[in-house]
Amino acid sequence: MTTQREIARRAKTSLKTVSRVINRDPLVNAETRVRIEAIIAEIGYEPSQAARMMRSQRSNVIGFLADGVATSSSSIDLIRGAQDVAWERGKQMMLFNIERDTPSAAMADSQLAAFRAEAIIYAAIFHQKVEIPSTGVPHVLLNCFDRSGRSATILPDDYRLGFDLTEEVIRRGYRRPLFLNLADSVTASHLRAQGFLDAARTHGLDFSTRVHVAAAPPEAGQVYFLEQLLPPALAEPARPDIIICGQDLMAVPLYFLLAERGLTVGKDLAVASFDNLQPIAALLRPGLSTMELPYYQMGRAAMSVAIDGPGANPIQLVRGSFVDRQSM
Amino acid sequence: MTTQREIARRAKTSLKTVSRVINRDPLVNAETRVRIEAIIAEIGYEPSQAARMMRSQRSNVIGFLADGVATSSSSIDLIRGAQDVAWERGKQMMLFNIERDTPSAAMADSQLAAFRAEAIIYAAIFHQKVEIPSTGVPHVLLNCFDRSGRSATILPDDYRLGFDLTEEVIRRGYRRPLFLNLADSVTASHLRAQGFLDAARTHGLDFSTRVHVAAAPPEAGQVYFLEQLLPPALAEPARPDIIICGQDLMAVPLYFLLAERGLTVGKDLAVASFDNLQPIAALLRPGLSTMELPYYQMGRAAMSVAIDGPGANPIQLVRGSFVDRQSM
DNA sequence: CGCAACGTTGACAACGTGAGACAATCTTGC
DNA sequence: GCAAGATTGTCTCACGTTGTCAACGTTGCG
Repeated sequence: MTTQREIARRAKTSLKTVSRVINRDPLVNAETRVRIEAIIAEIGYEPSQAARMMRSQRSNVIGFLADGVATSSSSIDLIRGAQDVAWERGKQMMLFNIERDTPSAAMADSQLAAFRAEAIIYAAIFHQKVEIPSTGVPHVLLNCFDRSGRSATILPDDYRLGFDLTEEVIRRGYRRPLFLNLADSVTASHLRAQGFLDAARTHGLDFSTRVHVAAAPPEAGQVYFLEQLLPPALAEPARPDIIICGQDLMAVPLYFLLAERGLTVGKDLAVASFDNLQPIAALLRPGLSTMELPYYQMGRAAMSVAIDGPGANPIQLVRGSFVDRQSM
Repeated sequence: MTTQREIARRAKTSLKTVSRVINRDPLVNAETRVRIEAIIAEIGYEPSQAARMMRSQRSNVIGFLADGVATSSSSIDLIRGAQDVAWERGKQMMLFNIERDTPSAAMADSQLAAFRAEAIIYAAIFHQKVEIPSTGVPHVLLNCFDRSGRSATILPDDYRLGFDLTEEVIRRGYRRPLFLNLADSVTASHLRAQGFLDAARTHGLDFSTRVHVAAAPPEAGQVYFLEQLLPPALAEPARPDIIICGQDLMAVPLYFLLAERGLTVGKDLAVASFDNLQPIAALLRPGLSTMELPYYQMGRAAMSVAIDGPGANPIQLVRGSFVDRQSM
């Protein structure tokens, strides 16, 4: 591999001058600089990160641990956001797909230690509580939080997500929602349900009987209890006028179940949801109206915090926005 | 950061002995080794990769460029497979999500150059042709191929995918398939269609009028021409008895369209497809019977080739398998 | 002319690791 | 008591880069 020594030899100059050119030191004659830059471009030289790390005692490496990203388009946006900021700031982002409590997590940790990572972003696939081993490396928790509450944390504001969607639902005149929530063990479930109830109360409505758990815990895969919950609800005299799904995936079997019963989504019955999961939400007919989180921005925020440290408030809550399609 | 010198100080031994322990030199007393290893474990020391790279003149880094992974569960398996092999072989895999011909690709390339990557795996999201700049670093093409045909390449055997699925279709007695293929510009389309036709011919059947392009090019997103193609086909006297989708995503609008027409998938009309896209294929009702590719194994194979170099045959074709659900 | 000031360049050391050469020390067996 | 072997230690170098500091050549001023 070529080194600065080789460049110096070709440019008939010293090692140090080459180094100065590479590091944009202004103390270099313009002519010399041009000559050396031409040679660098010609042979496609890149300074060795390994040597730079050695010399500077800084790795400029930020780790990104993506826990259980499978089947999630949102995590890609988290990663893209973080990656973009890392590049803008001249950092190296090292990305690992891991699964918690498996060897993959341990391997990633030791690799990041070996590279002397300056910070680690830990991204979970859904809003949840995690245990962060207290190493010397600062962690940024993305889409998850730990017991201590001391780590920098970036979380979706699931309470507001539920609140805002419910406000929209009420604003459009729906009064008999049925909220098919995710499993109890999922943190987002509680928060959204709370937002759902509070939004109703704000408008003088009581939705407290209208929340049901309709999904198995995420460990079980995509298991929904629609067959048990829906038929009785639809048989009631005051049939729900809108069904709110805990996540967009749930809308898929829901759409089929409603179709079987001859109910047209968006006409006989509205459907709303959470996630804006690509490409499903847009692919359903009618398109699924759903709450979207700014995952790209969350990824950017996480990397910024990883580089600069948390500000005064270590926990950032992120608002979502409503994506209006035809299901509601 | 701790160094081997610090370990030596604590263990009241010399730097050299610590080095021997870490590098598994047998010339070390078992007792000493245990003592030093205990200290290493206690303070969580990891040898500095930067220094190792410097010293050994080997980076042990393999790059993985994932081009356009968004919304694809299959790419996660490619990555997992490659990652696992890298770990088994003591290599560092550096993963970048890029988009071809954008700054992200250039940034990833220069980072890999800076780390002196020993090989680069280039993974595309669907079977396609790419241009690999001829640098000094060996490339492994995963799910794509280049003009020269000289790079090591791991490709799905889309011809066999089409052939095998069609054989299964024929074996089950279907004789009026309608193949709603992907866009012409997608390499897999041609190959699968060829397999489809050849399988039919093998059984003395002629399906040459039964292939139609039903999707816009992938750049356009998920755009399907079902509304234009299906109604006339369904109105024919000899209505298709099975519809083969170019990809599982296409089955989503297809299911809805058939439901609208009162046709029950799996009873009135069968559906088959390609991809086994998670979680959609399993979530549809009835579950979608579809051809699956061993993405995890393909990722493993790519990393093996990246580390060991290609064998005699640089191009590996990978067979898929049929996942039987209830749609057919 | 002598000297200081300045712009430019170069010599050198150090970062952490690993390896070779070889010496020093301790243990064991005879 | 001595040789042989096992174990540990000392010393040195190299990897590529960059900060410190010194040296160089040129210019301008007194």
